[in-house]
Amino acid sequence: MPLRSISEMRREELALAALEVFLAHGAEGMTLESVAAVAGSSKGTVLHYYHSKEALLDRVLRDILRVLGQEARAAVAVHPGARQKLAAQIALCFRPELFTPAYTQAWLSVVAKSAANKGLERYRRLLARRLRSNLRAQLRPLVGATEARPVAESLAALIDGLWLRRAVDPDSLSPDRAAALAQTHLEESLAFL
Amino acid sequence: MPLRSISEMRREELALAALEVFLAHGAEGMTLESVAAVAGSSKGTVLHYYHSKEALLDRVLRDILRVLGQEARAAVAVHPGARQKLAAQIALCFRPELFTPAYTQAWLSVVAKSAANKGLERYRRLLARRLRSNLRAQLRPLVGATEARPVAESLAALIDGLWLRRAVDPDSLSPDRAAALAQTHLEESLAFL
DNA sequence: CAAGATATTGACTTGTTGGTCAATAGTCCG
DNA sequence: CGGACTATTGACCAACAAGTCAATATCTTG
Repeated sequence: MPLRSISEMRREELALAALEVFLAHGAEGMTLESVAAVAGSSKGTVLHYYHSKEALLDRVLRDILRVLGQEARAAVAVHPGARQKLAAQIALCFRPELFTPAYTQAWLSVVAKSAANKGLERYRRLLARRLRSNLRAQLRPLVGATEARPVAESLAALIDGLWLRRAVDPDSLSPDRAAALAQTHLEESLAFL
Repeated sequence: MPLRSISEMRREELALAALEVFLAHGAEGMTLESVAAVAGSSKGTVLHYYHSKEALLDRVLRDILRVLGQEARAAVAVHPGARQKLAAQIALCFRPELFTPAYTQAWLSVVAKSAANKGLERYRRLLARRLRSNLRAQLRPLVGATEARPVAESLAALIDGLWLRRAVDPDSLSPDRAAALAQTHLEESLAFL
């Protein structure tokens, strides 16, 4: 079925255009018109391939989360000890390709809109849970089960706060500086026990 | 001029209704219609007293910031040493009347929309600057000028992250627990130097 | 080639929101 | 009382965005 394949390619193209618009303008700014414009198409065509804006946004978020998950597994797998895995996990959050105004602002738009949108809420929760449980898993061998939870929560909240600041005032916080603040917090938490 | 006073009272009423809607539904959800409904009035009347939605939101945010500023000064003034002032500053951020779903969600809506709105951006910046500079001022005598900055930034980011989590998943984080996490972070930072 | 399936488009509808405006009602003071 | 000022309202408009749909174009395949 060659038609199937052609239509699949079109879907990919549109998903790529949607990703671009999403990163540039957030979940709300991603209008069907603007996606169509970027794809060199029309709103009607976009809706031909994705039966609703929600479906399109779903595709975009699913793609992002999939890639992020791959990178997280890869980054953690390389390092041997729990302490190094933890550092890698944190470093991933502040990689210069990820800790950008585009990504952090898009993330913030999802977080803010998630209260009013079941679909967005699902992705927000998924991302948050994934980060916290990864941190906790690597922390357990280092600080024990009872201490792993509060430390992971504190660290996750700090990371969120740094992402928020990057979204809102990008020039005031470089990836390096943000990563250093997070790593320092981890060190202090570990040293304190 | 009795009319002057009557119209002033009406403005107050409308501002109060706007505050209520703002806390319930955020900056975006605060539509002129809903404010009018709460005030038992009509959209036309709202626009008679505030020439635009922006002006009304401005009033609401100004009121909130004014009260917050008063409480901050009062809370800090009571305590003698820098360490206690610092603790009071943090405690204020997590007071049960303030660290509510309503306030945190409204705050989040302002933060998220501030990228696209000059007026909101001003208030967001004001609030963030105030918190950071207060923290830094109390930290300086404790850790020195060079260390005060990173510690204050880390603490401010953590507080933002906790506010965000409370906004997005209120049941998973009580005021007490959030305050404890923040105080612990401060203690660890101070102990580490 | 021809028929049927698929792709694409743009006009249209619907719903929401901020804002304008003229008409009406009410109030104050000379 | 009556004129001037103020308050209030609802109808109306413009802008925007999602989604529908029928018409048209294109393509695949027997």
